[in-house]
Amino acid sequence: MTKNKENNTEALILDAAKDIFQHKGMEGARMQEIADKAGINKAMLHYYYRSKQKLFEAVFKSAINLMAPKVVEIINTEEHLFDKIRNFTDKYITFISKHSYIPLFIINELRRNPDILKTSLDHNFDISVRDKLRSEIAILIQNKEIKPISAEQLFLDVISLCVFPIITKPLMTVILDKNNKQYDEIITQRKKYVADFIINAIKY
Amino acid sequence: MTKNKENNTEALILDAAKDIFQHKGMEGARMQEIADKAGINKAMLHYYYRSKQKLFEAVFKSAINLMAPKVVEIINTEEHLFDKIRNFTDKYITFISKHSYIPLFIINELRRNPDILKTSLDHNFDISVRDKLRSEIAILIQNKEIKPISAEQLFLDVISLCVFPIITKPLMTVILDKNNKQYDEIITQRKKYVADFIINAIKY
DNA sequence: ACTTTTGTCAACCAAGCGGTTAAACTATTT
DNA sequence: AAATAGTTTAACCGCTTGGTTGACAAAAGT
Repeated sequence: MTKNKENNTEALILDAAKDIFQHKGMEGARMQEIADKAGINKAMLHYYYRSKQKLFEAVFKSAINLMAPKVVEIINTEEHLFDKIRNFTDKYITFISKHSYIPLFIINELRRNPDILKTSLDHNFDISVRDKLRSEIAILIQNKEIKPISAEQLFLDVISLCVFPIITKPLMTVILDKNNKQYDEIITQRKKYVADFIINAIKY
Repeated sequence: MTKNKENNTEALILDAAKDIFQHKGMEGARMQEIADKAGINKAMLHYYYRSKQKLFEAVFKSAINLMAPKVVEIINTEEHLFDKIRNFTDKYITFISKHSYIPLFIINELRRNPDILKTSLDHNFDISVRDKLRSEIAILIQNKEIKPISAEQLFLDVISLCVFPIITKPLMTVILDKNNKQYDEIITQRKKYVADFIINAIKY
C-alpha cells in the first residue's frame, strides 16, 4: 500500500471529475470544483490530464463503457427472447437507477459533439450483436411466436421504456403528483411491469 | 409595420434566446451570442430581461407551455382510450420531431433546478386531468377491455415510447448503424407502430 | 417648442475562468 | 549523501464572462 501514490491521485481526480461532469455537464463543470472535490490542487488536474477537454473525454469514455456492455451482455445470452427481455428490463432498470445521471450525461454530450462516440466506444455493438438479435427475431416471427416487428423498433421500445422514466424523474414527479418515494416505487414496479408490457405487445 | 418597435426588439431577443438556450443550455449559452443572433446590442438583453437567469426563465417557461398543452389537449377529448393513444402518438411524435431540442432542454434544466417548474407551469396537469384519465382506465379495466394496469405506468409508457427515440437520435444512429435519413424513416414509422404496440400490450 | 421618457449603443468593469509557472517538497537512483 | 526525477503547491496570467454606465437619439407628452 506504499506505492502507486501517483496512480492514486490520478484516480482521485477521475472520480471527482465523474461526479462533477456527470451532474453539471462539460460547460457547467468548473476545474476548481473538481479539484476541491478531489481534495487536491487545481494544477494537478492539468498535470495528469492536460486540459479540461481531455479530462472530460476520460469521464465520457468511462461512462459509455460502463453502460454499453450491460446491453450487449444480455443480448448475447442464449435465452429465449422473452427471457432476455425479462432479464434485461429488470437488470437495466436496477442498474440505471443506481447511476441515474449517466444516461442524460451521455445523451447531452453526444448532442454537443456527435463524433465523440467514435473515439470512446471500445468495441461494443458490432455487426455480430446486431445480426444475432435480428435473426433471432426473424425466427420467432417465422414460428408465429411474435408479431412481425423490426428489431430496431423493438430495441428502441425496450431502451425507451427502461431509461426514460428514470431520467425524467424530476419532471414526472410533478406531472404525476408523486413524491420521491412514491416515484421510486413506480420505478421498482416497472422492473416487472415493462417486461410484461413488451411481451404482451409483441406475442401472438 | 412602423409601430411596435420596442415590442419587436423584445420578441427578437426572446426568439434568439430560445434558439441559443435550447441548443446549448443555460451554461453553454453566451449573452453575446444571443445578442448577435438577434442583431442587437448586448446591453439590450439586460434592458429587457435584467439578467441571464431571467431571460433563461422566460425561454424555459415558453418551452414548457408549448409542450404541456399538447398532452392535456388529447387526454381531454371524449374519444375512446385506444383512439386517444393513436391520436397522441401520431401527433406528439410529429410535433416533437419538429422541436427535437425542447424535451432534452426541459429535462436538463429541470434537473439543475427542480423547482423551476412550479413557477413556470401555467395551469396544466391539474387534478381533473389526472382523475379523468384514471377513471377512464378504471372503467375499461372493469369492462375487461384492457388488462389491469395503472394510469401512471401507461402514461410513462406512452411518453417514453414517443420522446426517447427522438432525443437519443445521435446515440441511436450509431448503435443501430443508420444514417440520418434512415433513422428519420424509423421515427416516421413509429407514429403508427407505437400506437399498435401499446394497444396490443394493454388490450385483453 | 421643450421637456421627459424610452430605446439603443460603444465602451467599460470586476469576477471568474482554464491554464501556466517556478519553486518546494518527496521519493528514487547513483 | 548527492543528484536526479517525479509530485505538489501558491501565485500568477490573459481572456472571456455577465453585467453596468453614460452619452445620445427618437418618441411621447405637455
